[in-house]
Amino acid sequence: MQRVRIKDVAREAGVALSTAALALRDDTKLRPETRRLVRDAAARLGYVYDRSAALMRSGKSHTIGLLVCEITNPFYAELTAGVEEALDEAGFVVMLANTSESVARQRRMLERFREQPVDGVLIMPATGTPPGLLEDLERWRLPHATVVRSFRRGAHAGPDNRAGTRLATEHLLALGHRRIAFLGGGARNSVSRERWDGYARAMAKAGLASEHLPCRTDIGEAAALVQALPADGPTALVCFNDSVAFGATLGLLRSGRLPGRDVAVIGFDDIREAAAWFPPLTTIRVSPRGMGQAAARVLLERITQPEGPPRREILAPRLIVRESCGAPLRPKG
Amino acid sequence: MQRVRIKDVAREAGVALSTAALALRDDTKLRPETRRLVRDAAARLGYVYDRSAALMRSGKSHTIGLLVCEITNPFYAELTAGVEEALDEAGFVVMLANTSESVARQRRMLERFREQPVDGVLIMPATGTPPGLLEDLERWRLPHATVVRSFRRGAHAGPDNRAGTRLATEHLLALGHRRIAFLGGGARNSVSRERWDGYARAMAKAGLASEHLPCRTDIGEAAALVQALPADGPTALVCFNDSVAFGATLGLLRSGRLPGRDVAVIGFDDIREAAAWFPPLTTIRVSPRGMGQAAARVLLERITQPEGPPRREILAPRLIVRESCGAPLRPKG
DNA sequence: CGCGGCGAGTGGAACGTTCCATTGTGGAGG
DNA sequence: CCTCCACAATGGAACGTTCCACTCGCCGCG
Repeated sequence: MQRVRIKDVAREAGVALSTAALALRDDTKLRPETRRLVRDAAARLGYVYDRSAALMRSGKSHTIGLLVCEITNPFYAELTAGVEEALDEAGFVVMLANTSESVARQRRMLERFREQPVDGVLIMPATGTPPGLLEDLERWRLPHATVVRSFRRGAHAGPDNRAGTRLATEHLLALGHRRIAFLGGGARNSVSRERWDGYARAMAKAGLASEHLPCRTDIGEAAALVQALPADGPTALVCFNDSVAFGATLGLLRSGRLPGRDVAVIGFDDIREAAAWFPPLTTIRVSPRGMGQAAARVLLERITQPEGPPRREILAPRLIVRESCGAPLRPKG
Repeated sequence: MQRVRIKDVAREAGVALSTAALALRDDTKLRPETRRLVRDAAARLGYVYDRSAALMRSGKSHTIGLLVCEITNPFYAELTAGVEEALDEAGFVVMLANTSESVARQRRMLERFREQPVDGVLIMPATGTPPGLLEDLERWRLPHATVVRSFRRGAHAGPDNRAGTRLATEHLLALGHRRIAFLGGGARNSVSRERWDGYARAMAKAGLASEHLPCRTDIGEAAALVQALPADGPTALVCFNDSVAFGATLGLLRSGRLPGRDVAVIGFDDIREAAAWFPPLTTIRVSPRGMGQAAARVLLERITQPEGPPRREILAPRLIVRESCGAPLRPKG
C-alpha cells in the first residue's frame, strides 16, 4: 500500500517509465492511443503527480510567495483574493505570509520563500521597509513585484493615488467646500505620501491651505479624533481610506453631527462595505481585486521574461458618488 | 555564478558532504567547532537551503494547505491570520486557496495540494460540501482538520455555537424581551444549524415561540430585510453573525429606529469592527484568531501522531455586553 | 594486551521526476 | 535495394538533499 509512482503506472500500462511520464504530461510526441493507455493505467492505480520531484529536476515550482502587510484589513483581503484567483488560473499556487506590518517578519518570510523555493514573490511592503530589501531581491535574482505600495523601481501594480485624492478634493471643491482637511495617513510609505500629495496639490491649485489630521488606519482612532473636532472645524474630510472614513462618520454621529449634511466625508478604495454604510460612502474606487489580478499578471510576466524591463501598471481610480458628501440625503427625521 | 549547494559548502569548509549537511542542521553528533566551520563557509558562499530536495528525500514538506471558504469575510481573514501565525511558529508554511464557497474549486485545490505535496490540510468547508470529501481525505491518508464548520468526524477546532446563541438569547430574555427573532443563517452547514438550534432551544425553554428571518450573510441584504420590518415586529434580534448584525443596525437607522433603544441587536463573532460600531455591538466573542491557532495545533498533532484519535477542540464563547442591546428594558416593553 | 564501545566523521544509495541522447521501425525518395 | 528521415518509444543521468551503514581513532576495562 505504497504511494503510486510513474514507474508503477508504466509497468501497469506496459510501457517504459519515460513514456509514461511523457503520456501523463500529454506530450504530442506520443500516439494518442498510448497516452490513453497510460492515463487509464494511472487512473486505475490512483496515481498522484509529485510536484516536489518535478521541481527538483526542472527548477520550476509553479509556486509564488505572497507577502501581505495585513490580511485582516478588508482591502488587502480582497486584493489577496484577486491575486490568488489570477495565479490559480495560470496554474500557480500561493504561499501566504501575513507580515502584520512587521519588517522583521517580512524579511524572515522572504528568506523562507527563497528556501522553499518559489518562482517569484508578490509583496505588499510593510510600512517602513528599507530600500535594501529591493536590492536583496535583485541580488538574489528572485522575480518580484509589488502591489499598492511600491519601491522606487521594479515591477508593480497599484492605483494612481495622486489622481485619486485630486479627484476627491476637486469634487468637494465643486460642491462649494473651502475648509477641507485630510484625515489619516502620515505613515512613511509611498501610498500615504501620494494620497496626501494629490490632495495638497488640488488645494494649492484652488489657492487654499492644506490641513492634516494624522491618525493610524483604524476605525476607532479615526472616530475618536473626529468626535473631538470642534464645530468650527473643517466642513469636509478627504480620508486616507474607507476604514478611516468609516471612523469619521462614526465620530460625527457620536458627536451628534450627521455625515453628509453637517460634514462631508469622502473615502478611498471603495471596499465592499462602503455602499452599505450609513450613509452610503462617497469614495474613490480602485478595485482591490482587479489590482491583485493585475499584480499577478505583472509578476508572471517577470517570471517568464526575466530579461525584459519590469512593467509598472498604474490603474486609474474612479469617483463613486454616494451620499456621504451631501448628495441626496434620505429624508429621515 | 551558479546556485551554491551543500557540496560547495563542504568543499569550502574542507569536510565531507554529509558532514556539511549535518552541520547545517546543527546536529549534535558533530563537534561545535566543525559546525561553526561549516556555518561560516555557508555564510561566506551565500548558501541557501533547498527545501524541495529535502522534501523529496524525507517526504516532509513542512507545508500545509489552507482552504478558506471566503477570505474577504473579515472573520475568516482574521482566522487565516491566526492559522498562519501558529503554523509559522511551528516552522510550517501555508499554501493558500480561497474557495469563494465553491465546492468545485475546493475539490480542485485539494487535489492540487495533494500533488504539491503538503503535509496536511486545514479546511473551512465551503457551504454544501458533500460528506464524500471527508471520505476521500481519509482514503488519501491526508492529515486534515476543519475549522469553524465541521464534518461529522475528524480533527476540528471551532466555537460552541449552540452555547453562543443560547447565551445571547438568555441575555435578551433577562433584559425582558419576549419577542426575539433569529436573523440570518439558514445555509446548509453545521454553523447555521447549531446557532439556530441554540437560540431555538433557549426560546423553547422559556416557553416562547421561535421566529426565523433568513437572509444571506451580507450587510446589504440584512439591512434591507430589517428596514422593511414592521413597527410591531420583534423587539430583539439574535443575529447569525456580526456582519448580519451590522446590517441590522443600518436597517434600523434607515427606518428611523435606534438600535439598542428601539430594537436590541446582538451579534456573533466579535470581529474587530464590532467595538467601534455605532452603537458598539453587543456580541458573542469567539476569537477567530484564537480559533485559527487552535486549529493549527490540532492539525499539527494529527500530522505528528497520525495513529491517535483526531482531537476536537470546542471553544467556549463569551458574551460581550456593549450598547446595541440598550439598557434593561422597562416593564413597558 | 586485546576487545568493546563511543564519538566524530564519511560514503553512497535513494527519493520521483525531467531531460537528453539514443534505438528501432516503416515509408518515401533516389 | 539502399539511404535517409520522421515518428514513437526507450534508457539512463541528473537534480540536492537525507538517511543509513560504515570507518577510524581513542579510551577504559578486565
